[in-house]
Amino acid sequence: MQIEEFIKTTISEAFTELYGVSQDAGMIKLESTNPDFPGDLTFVTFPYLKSSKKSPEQTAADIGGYLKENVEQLKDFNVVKGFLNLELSEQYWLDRIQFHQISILKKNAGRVMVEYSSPNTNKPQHLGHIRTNLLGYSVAEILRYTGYEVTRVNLLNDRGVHICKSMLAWKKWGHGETPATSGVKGDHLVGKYYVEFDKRYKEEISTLLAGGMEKEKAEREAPLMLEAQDMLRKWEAGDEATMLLWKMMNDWVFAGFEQTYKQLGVEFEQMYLESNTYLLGKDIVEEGLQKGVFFKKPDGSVWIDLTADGLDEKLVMRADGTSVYITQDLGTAELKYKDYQCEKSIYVVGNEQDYHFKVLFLILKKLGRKWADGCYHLSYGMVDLPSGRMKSREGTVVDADELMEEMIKTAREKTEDLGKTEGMGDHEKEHLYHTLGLGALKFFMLKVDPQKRMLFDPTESIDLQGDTGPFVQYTFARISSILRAAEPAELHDAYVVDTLKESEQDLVKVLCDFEKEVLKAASLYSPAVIAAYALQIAKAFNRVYNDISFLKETDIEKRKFRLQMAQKTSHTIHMLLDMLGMECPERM
RNA sequence: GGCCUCAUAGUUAAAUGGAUAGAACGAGGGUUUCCGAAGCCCUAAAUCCAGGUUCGAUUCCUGGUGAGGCCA
Repeated sequence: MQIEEFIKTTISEAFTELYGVSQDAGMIKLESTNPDFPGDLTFVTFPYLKSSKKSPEQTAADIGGYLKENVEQLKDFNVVKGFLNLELSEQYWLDRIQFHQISILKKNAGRVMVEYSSPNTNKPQHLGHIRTNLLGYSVAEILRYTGYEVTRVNLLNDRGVHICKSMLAWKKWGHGETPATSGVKGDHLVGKYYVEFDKRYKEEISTLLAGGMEKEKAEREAPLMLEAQDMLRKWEAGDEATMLLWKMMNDWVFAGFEQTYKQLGVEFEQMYLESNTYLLGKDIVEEGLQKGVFFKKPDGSVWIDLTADGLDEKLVMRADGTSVYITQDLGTAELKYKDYQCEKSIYVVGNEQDYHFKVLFLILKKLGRKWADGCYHLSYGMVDLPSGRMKSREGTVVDADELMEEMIKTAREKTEDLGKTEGMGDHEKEHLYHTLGLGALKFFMLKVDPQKRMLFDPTESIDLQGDTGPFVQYTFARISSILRAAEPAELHDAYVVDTLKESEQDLVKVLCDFEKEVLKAASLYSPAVIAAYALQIAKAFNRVYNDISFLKETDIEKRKFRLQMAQKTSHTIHMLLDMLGMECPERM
């Protein structure tokens, strides 16, 4: 980092010295050199030809010459077309790696809230939830590593007509079965009745259609639908029997979710329940009307006109005084800020809600909430199956619990095939299969840019070879086995080394990017950056491993350097996998 | 109908406007008397189409095509 600043300043001097033109050092850009060319940093001269009034090659050569005179750490430079490639000395890199500290990057960066997961309590979680769970958890970890105080929040959608559907179906056809009597996990049991409702409801519609009723009317007036809506009214009125049923079934689901979260390894500091927050936001509507931000239509409904901002008119309260989603979300946003005063608030929610959040944040801003600027929608793409979008009512979903089990099973089979677990206890082995299976799943999902849609083929299990979680974990285990065989002193004592092999130099350079990459991931809220960086390190290390010896090296100075470099690699991988919510196996 | 995303080898997927588009899986070939072969090395294979801006476009702009989504 510092060397770059120094070079930029020196380039700025060069312009003054050589061409008599002032060039602000802050405006000068340095890029990392394309791996195909020798060098570490590259200065592109094309944009500066007007200042130098020379050809690209000549400009690059002039500046390269000046830098070589004035920058001690610069070993050499070369010019290809208009690209000035700067090669830093080996000593520079040796110093960098020796004093390279891997730790939390800043202190007291501020407070940030990360909301993620946010499931409905009428069915078990599926592949799509896995993506938000992993993304939210990982982004929170990345921000924690960069020095933020993070509060992770889950907003559970535990009320509404969809919840009543499961309740009604259970009441009608459940014969009182419970998770305990059926042996079925609570969220799956409730989900079963949600599907059951839908099946029977469709049958009713077919009957009505056969009787000559129009489709829309049939969907609206099917007896089961009317009954579910009646149940919602009873719930809203606080009817005792309905509340008891609701409470019981929700508790089943919560217990099931807890198990899923535990298996997946995600956590929350705070749960908000929509049953507590769904009435919030009405006072904000009142406030908006008084401030003239909202307006009332003749029928009594309340709207905001966002056409000047390139959006539409948006309904914020219905004519009958009931809320819409955005009303609740306004209220909940206010509540979250009151509770935690976070200057940043990240919502990890699917990209189908892009418009919703654009509107939400804009309204908050127009209402004068200064913290609205810190609100950010981390929008992620849907997870598609080869058959198209997942629809839980149609049963075309990949269940989260089943998928995790499947991954663990695959990891078990693969590990047993390789037969490297001799001497491990059963408990240790099971833990390892979990580490590897979940590691593969997490890495698979997190290495993709969050905003991109991703395709998941359930018939092809996730790879354990190539650019995968287990590949990075394998590298960690490999280093661990080297370090186990090393003497403790070798890992701490000072060393004297003056030359490096090319593969070693590459590894050192990659390790030195730690700070840069983590800050980039934090600013983009992208675990994919961390995953790509972890892969880069693992590859660089494996190349070194293939190229040189660690334990068989007889030159004691080289041996110390190599072992300590391995240790730094291991620490770095550990921190990166932490940020992805993955564990590091000592053996595998 | 209005608006928003996305489009890269057979598949999955990288590239702050920079150099010969970088990988992985799959395919083909090689590699283990020697620190862990879930590794390493080699080969074949890609920027949806047409314009524009630029010294330079996968990247930015316009139009089209295709996929997905949101709002009524």
